[in-house]
Amino acid sequence: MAGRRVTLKDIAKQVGLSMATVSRALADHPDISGATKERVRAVAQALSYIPNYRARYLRAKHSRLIALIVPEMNMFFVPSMITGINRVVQQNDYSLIVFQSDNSIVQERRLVDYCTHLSADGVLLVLSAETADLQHLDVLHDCGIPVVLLDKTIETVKHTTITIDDQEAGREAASYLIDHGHTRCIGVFGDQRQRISALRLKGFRRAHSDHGVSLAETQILRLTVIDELEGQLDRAFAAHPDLTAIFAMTDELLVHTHHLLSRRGTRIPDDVSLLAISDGQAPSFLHPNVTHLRHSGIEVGERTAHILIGMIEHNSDAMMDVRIRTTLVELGSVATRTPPIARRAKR
Amino acid sequence: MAGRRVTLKDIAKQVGLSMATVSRALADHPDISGATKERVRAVAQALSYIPNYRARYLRAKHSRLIALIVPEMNMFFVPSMITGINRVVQQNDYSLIVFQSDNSIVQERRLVDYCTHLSADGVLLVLSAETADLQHLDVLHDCGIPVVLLDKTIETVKHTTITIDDQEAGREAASYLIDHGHTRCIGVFGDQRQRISALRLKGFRRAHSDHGVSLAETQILRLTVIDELEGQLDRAFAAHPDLTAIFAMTDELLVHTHHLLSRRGTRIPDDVSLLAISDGQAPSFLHPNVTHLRHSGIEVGERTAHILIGMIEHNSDAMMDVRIRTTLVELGSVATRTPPIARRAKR
DNA sequence: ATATATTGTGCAATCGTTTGCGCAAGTATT
DNA sequence: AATACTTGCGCAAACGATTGCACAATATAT
Repeated sequence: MAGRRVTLKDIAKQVGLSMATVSRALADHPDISGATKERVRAVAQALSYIPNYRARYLRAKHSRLIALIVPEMNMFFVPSMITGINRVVQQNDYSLIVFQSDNSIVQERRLVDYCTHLSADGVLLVLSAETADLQHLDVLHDCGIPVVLLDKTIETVKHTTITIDDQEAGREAASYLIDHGHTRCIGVFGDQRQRISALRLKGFRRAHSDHGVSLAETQILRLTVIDELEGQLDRAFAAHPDLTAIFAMTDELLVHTHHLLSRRGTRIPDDVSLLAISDGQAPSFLHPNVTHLRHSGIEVGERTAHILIGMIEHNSDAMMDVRIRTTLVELGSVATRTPPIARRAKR
Repeated sequence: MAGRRVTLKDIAKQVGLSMATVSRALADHPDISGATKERVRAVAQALSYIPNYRARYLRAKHSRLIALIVPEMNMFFVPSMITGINRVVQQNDYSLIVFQSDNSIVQERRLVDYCTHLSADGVLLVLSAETADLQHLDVLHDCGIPVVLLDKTIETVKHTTITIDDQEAGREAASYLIDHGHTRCIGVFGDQRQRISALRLKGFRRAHSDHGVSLAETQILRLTVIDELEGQLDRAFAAHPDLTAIFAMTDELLVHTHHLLSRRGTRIPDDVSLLAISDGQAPSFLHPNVTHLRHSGIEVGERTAHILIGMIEHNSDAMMDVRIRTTLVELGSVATRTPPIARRAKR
């Protein structure tokens, strides 16, 4: 089937010029006369010529390919992040290649290697849960391929990273709840091997101590898989009959927490207030709408892509560490409580 | 920075052999002696040689690149579809390039053209909402690049398509509700220019007429944007005080419908039953869990990728039309009603 | 009319790999 | 000892485009 693609040579034959001239004519090179350019363009059009990018880039030493490696495609953050990345990537005439590491360091290593084979011009990397060090990225550096780590990262001094200001978001969340009179909160956190979880928890803790509010270990839920949520939540309710608010660290934790609360007949916010860190989609279709610290996946994606493309095009390897702040979006899921002592005083 | 990449020539110089021999040694060609292979491999290893795929594929006339064009990254179907596609694509040593058309035919056209420039080996296409004909795909055919249309398509006789069996799913949904005594249902459908919406509605209608149940036009909600849902739902409730069930055509419509029902204090399934077509994620975190006709995005993705790769590798352009059946998953959102007449008879 | 500048084009090398073919040794067959 | 295979390797062309340089033809200046 595939009728051989038409090449420069075909055009050259057709117009009776050399490939060099045709190439320059198509590139609108000043050396070529207007008349010739016209003829060449007409023939190229007629033959519906399509340049072979691989051949072109073989000389040019770049591929205009940017690779993105994500651990998994959850339904929350990743899609909007990809949307943002893609927007910028397409605007700058790059293409985005997407890989999934399935949260496996072995896969991640393999994919990073693969990026070198592809001659990707740059790599965007959301670390797998298993990734504990960054040695496997050295090969990229050796090849002169810039990398930007985003969202889920680990401590690094060598690589540019872009993340939500996780600790600050965790701190603000707890502060907000405490300011609204919630002195007994449950925090629902993800896998503590992930820096993102550790930082959000750290901020959550910090706010409690800053406000002089005690925080028992049993108020902190650490999930490695979502299925543990129900059991842990039940235990927390049992251990803390006085709890008035729950904080969910991510959208996924939020929707499942919300579901479990609905199931046990807990009313939001009458019985328990609910607060999350979210990109705002889930909060809008839960009832009541959930107050959250909003981060935009699209913004993260866009900024990351901009930075990577900057690194590619200016050949810079200055390392930076961008932290994106969340913004508070107040909806209906947090009630104001009069703290017990004040309440007693009133009556 | 980018220290020039090490090439075959470097290895050849190092071991004192020709590039041809080195190439063959690395490819484990039988013509090359074991000893030589060893030496070459050692040096390649030492120099951390990485083959240049662009150069290789320039000769080989393929790219091992598969392009996927989606109208947008919603949080529901698309991510799981990509997961499925990616799995198969990676297993077969292809890479997936992802593009977003933003539901614009202009963009879609541009991206399709771009696929030819990239020399993609195959294209996976979820049509934009604006796409009314498929002429812009001719260029792919001319280049011998196979295309598979999936999920959102339009009528075509020339292209292989893979879709949910939309009409059947719509039919089963209505049947299920009617069988459970719901003779006054509201159907929430998407943009009717989309074949997927039209077919699901067609099936929904068919079931009603097959069961001899009347279906007023006011029972059918057709949304072009999600914001219209609230108003239309209110009107439907007003027009049909006897309504007992709502069917949501997609996950997105489901979560928003669910939210609005919660907000107006409608209890599910006590006041109104709820049924959806879904990939099963949203139903699991809504309360109560929503009975749905399940389609697996992953399965759609995997099957599609398999078919495309088959077309690529067997150079076949036999056209087919795969329709994937949904399976009923019964959860807690549909109550059984005794139909009015029977009820009256009982009392 | 000669020297110089300008304009438009082609030659050939290059990017990094693969591969058909040829050729020189060494080995096996008569 | 001559012939016929086998083994192991290199030469060079090819993939499709780009580009430095040379060069012919024309235009301009002397």
